[in-house]
Amino acid sequence: MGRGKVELKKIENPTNRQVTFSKRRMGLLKKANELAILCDAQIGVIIFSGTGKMYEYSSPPWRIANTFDRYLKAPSTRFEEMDVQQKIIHEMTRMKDENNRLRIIMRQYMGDDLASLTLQDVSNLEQQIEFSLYKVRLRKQQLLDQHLLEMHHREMHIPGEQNNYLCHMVSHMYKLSPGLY
Amino acid sequence: MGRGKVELKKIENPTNRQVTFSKRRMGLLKKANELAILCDAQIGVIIFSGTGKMYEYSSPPWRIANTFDRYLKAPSTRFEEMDVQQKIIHEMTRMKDENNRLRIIMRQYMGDDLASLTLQDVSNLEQQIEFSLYKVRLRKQQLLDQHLLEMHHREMHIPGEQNNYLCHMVSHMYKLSPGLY
DNA sequence: AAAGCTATCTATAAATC
DNA sequence: TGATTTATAGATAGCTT
Repeated sequence: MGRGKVELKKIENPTNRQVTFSKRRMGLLKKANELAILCDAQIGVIIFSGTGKMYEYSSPPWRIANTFDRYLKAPSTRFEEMDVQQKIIHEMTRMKDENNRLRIIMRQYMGDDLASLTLQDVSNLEQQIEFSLYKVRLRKQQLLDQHLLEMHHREMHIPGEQNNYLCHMVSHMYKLSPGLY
Repeated sequence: MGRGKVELKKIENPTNRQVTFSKRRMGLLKKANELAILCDAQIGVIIFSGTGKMYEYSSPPWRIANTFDRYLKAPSTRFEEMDVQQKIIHEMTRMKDENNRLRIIMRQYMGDDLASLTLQDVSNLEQQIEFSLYKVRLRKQQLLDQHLLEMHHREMHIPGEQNNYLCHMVSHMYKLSPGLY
């Protein structure tokens, strides 16, 4: 929108970023309000700016807390039936532990917090990640092939541009992974 | 937008309402994502349709819980007013959700369950994993250097085997990463 | 209920004040 | 800096299939 296309990445210039934040924040909240009213939906939006300031919207006439309460309760178990407090404490502890465990694994998988690992561990990790990368690239190639095929079919119906689809494809790929070229 | 201006009131025709809901919901989430990325903000959006179905967005790379944590901790919310049991329920639910979320992310990070990701998502994932791999290899090299140094020092005290430590090292490295040689 | 298609309306980036 | 204007990209209402 506006005088030029904007690529989807953090705006580096702080002034521009602040101006855009202000405009788009207003736009987002307006859209949320329209959607809530037009379609009779309940909506909650929370925005924290980079500097930590909070902005929120909740569809009238409910308070935002209600929306979030529903969110918190939506995928959860019914605790009404639970009577033993001990049970709760036990379950919480278990979940907390599992959570921490997952976080640690996750961080190591992302290449952080490797200090406690032995050479053997790091090596195993490396191989696992190599395999992940292999699978992800496989999937990416599938999607690219699919995309290419679609564009090719589209081009078939637009004579005169038959030689351009590869250019489009390449430029698209470049936008997705500029670092690769 | 579209072929005619719409006044800001509930769309009475259920079919039109549903279609508009679907379109605008997507639009809203897209805008939220753009704002989060362009302006480096943390954003959470929850939408309940009139029929009670829930949709949500949280600023990348994942974890709506984070945004809501900050909301709940923000000064002067209803959280303070809740009784202890309520707080426990909230906390348990939050942990459970976070747990599920971590598992999903983990699986995607390991290159499984990629079917739901777009080309863009897969591309981002690929770059993240590449970076992880880079960090892990960096750490591995550190450990190898360290190991090498230790062996070298040891050799200094055992004359007669001075020319063998490199052979040991190479064979050790080979055992760790046979694929590399 | 799902997709695709434009004419049109809206949001907003950049320019200007 | 902040408000206002303008040109353009983007969103979408009403259709069609």
